[in-house]
Amino acid sequence: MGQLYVPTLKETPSDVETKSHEYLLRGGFIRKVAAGVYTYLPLGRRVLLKVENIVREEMDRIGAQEILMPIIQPAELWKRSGRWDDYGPEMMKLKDRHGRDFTLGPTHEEIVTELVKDEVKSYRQLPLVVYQIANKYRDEIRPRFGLLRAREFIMKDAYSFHSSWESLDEVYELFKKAYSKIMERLGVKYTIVEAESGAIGGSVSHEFVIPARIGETNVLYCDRCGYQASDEKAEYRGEYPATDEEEKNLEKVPTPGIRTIEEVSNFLGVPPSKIVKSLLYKGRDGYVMALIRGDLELNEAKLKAYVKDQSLRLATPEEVLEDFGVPIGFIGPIGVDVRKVADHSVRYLKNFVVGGMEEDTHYVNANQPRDFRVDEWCDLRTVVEGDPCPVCGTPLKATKGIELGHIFKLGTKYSEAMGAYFMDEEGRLRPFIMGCYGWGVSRTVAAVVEQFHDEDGMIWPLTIAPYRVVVVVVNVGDEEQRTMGEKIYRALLERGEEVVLDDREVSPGFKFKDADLIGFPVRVNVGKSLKDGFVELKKRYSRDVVKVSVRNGLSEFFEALERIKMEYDPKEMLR
RNA sequence: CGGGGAGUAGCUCAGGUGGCCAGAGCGCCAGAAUCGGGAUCUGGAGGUCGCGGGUUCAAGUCCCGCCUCCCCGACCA
Repeated sequence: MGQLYVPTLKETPSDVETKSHEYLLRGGFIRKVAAGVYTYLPLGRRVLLKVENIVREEMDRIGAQEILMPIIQPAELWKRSGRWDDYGPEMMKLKDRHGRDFTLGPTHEEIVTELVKDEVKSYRQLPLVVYQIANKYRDEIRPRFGLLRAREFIMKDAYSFHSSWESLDEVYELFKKAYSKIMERLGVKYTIVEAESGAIGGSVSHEFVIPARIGETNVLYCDRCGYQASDEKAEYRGEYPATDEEEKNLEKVPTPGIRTIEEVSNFLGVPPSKIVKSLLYKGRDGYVMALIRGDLELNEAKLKAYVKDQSLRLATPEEVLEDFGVPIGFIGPIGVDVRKVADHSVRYLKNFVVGGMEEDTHYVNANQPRDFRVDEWCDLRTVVEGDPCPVCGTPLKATKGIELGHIFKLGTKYSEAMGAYFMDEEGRLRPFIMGCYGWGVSRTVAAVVEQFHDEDGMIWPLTIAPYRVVVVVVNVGDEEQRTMGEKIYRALLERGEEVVLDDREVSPGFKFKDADLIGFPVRVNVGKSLKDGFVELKKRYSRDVVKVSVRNGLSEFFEALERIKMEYDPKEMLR
């Protein structure tokens, strides 16, 4: 271990926020180069490679074929798919010496579609599934939490091409199984949730999430029927009963300086549930007004998905003032000529309050369709803990998690945009039906630490531990200990074990602390009990020490080690 | 991008009202003694005080500009 490049840190760097970040840094696995950009040191690299290999094996097993696509991608392809603007600010863009635009690939749908388009011409060649494990670049608004949200990261991305939806469904299921298998091999606790497809596009989507306090995916789940969905996707299917309240006369009232729902509610003495929130969004095709009951939260992801425009964003106060002549806070649906999309919660509301479309005024007793027309009705409501499960009606529960895998049924979005067609049985040209499947490889490293650690450091599962065994020579001044340590080390190496020998001339405590921080699953202490012919074996997460005799050779030791490895399961410590 | 904070030794940080203030602990190097939970002692190396400009006899310290990093909000593997 003296030779190993593992610069461990006793003190916590000041800018870490999460345990995985702290321990990976302190344990000498990674070092930061810039915000969201890291170097992997030998231990980090080893873990990364192990995760990669698990993912690779499971991909190969379902017939996906590994390829490698370029990181640098010409803008032209992205303009053709329409995502140069949609993905826009998140892309790391650059120009070559001739001034041509390029991007460091945030994902590879464009490249792969372009590739297959030129090579695959017949339904006979389908389905085709390819994948790669490569660096991805996303200029995140705010990189955070070390490897969990980096700007340069390693992802496995797979793409499938089909001649029929049935074939896509089959492959989609294969990926679902493969991803579950990866989770199982990592030995982590995980859940599969229904998800929104976001900027990738497409219809059906699932996320593979591991629960964690610092997770950024909010998961809603039902104890009773097993429904699980991300908060971006979770549907609201509750009832909005009609009332027999009579429609009163529309009235414009002065509301000086009263802008927020809360202020309006207090000022007019009306509950938030009788106010309709009007939000102006700006997208590719101009303005969209979204309407929802005042006591509910609008789910932007649902709105984007509904209008099929990922570039949609809330209009700025300046834009609203300029284009509508009204400060935000007073905008409303009456007398405004924009596309209006309303949440179902607005449907049977009677005599509600909306903005007056004039500074310092609101309308009271508004009613639709009498006073304004809603163009489309849909579900825009953010589902929260306690809302009814859309499947069985039981109140939902909420938790947070880290998204490791995300699979999508894309359909023909990219193939149509990129003009990628094949010829079917009847000799007709048809666009490929596609699926895409991502797995955050570098994020997995951090997520596993997030799930398995204690106050002393990381606790690696055997499957991805940088080394499985550390042999600690407690007192290197003791000739006998040193000799036995080396003997055991060499014997383990010969048996193909991934092992390191810690014979550094530092105090025993120092070596124990390092071993715990790094999280070797099994520690072998060659210490004072060697006098009586024993060495000790210890699982990282357990206090128990097993003494085995090495007086008559190492066979007893090997047996004990195998037994410990069989039993080893960091999930034991999760309770 | 908006709001808040920070850049001084490899790491964690002190000094900040201008001048005998270039500092501590840890780490590193040499040595001593020691060896079951980051021990101890002695000696030593190590800094463009983020960068650029300005004010001043004198600037980590005051002023201006810039850069980087971190935290809180909208994005995603």
